[in-house]
Amino acid sequence: MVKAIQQLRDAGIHPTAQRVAVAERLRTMEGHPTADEVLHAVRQTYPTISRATVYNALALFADHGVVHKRTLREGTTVYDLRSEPHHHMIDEETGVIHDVPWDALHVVGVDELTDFDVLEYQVVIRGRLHRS
Amino acid sequence: MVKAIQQLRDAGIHPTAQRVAVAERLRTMEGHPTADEVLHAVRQTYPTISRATVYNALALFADHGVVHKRTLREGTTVYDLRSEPHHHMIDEETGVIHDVPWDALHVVGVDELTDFDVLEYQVVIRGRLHRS
DNA sequence: GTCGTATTTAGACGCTATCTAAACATGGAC
DNA sequence: GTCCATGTTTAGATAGCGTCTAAATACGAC
Repeated sequence: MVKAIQQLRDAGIHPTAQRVAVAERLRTMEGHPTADEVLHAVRQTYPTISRATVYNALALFADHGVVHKRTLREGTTVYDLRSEPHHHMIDEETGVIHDVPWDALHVVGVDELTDFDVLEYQVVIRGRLHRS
Repeated sequence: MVKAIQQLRDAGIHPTAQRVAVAERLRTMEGHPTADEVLHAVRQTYPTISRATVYNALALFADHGVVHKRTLREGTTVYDLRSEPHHHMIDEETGVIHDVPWDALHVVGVDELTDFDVLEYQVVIRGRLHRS
């Protein structure tokens, strides 16, 4: 609770009760939830919160770097809870998104791209997770 | 016309009039059109074609490798008309998707990923195109 | 030509996300 | 503390993209 409030303040976000509830819940979630998954999770502790508020909160968090908005799944936007850069692997069978550590891959040639300013980049892999 | 029919046959797709019309139109399109953009383009030459038919045709084409379905833009799926592999740069301001030649970047370490089978990968860059 | 299958069609439906207008809360000035 | 201006939340309406459905149509094999 205190941590979540501090996290929002540090990011320059006014910590309302609803936003704190969302931030709190995000800390306990894993993977790459959609906005609706966050909405339903938050409603377990804050049943009256509205859809628009959760969507607004997530958009605000993304603007302030608390989470990252990602276009990785078809039909819906997912929120990436990890702040450190990393790559992604999307399982073709299940659609599940897995993180790939930043250091596992190295992209050569980004600095030589002169046509545009690179703000961010990542490798997106489509594949299949090994059953092990 | 003949070329489009041949392209579909080569891919193992039964070339109906509607599918040929879609394939024909795709050959004249540039960039990364959405299904609805393809629909409206095709209707210029085939005004009675239905939405479902264009969506079905594109899904079929994607299944047979004629085009690639890509999740790069928020809220909608785009179809990639180029068959050779390449990377993508998404302009943060305009949302326009640009192709980056495969040879412009080199990803090191993909072969060493042992947790999963890699079917395909690409670098996705977010940035800003230089005005020049 | 006849039959069975594949395809197309218009419209209904579902889902994700945004917008709207009203209600509500909050922080600062006094 | 009270007042006001501003920021926030809310429920429901709305919009956009995509899929589904059932009926009509076209097609290939025989």
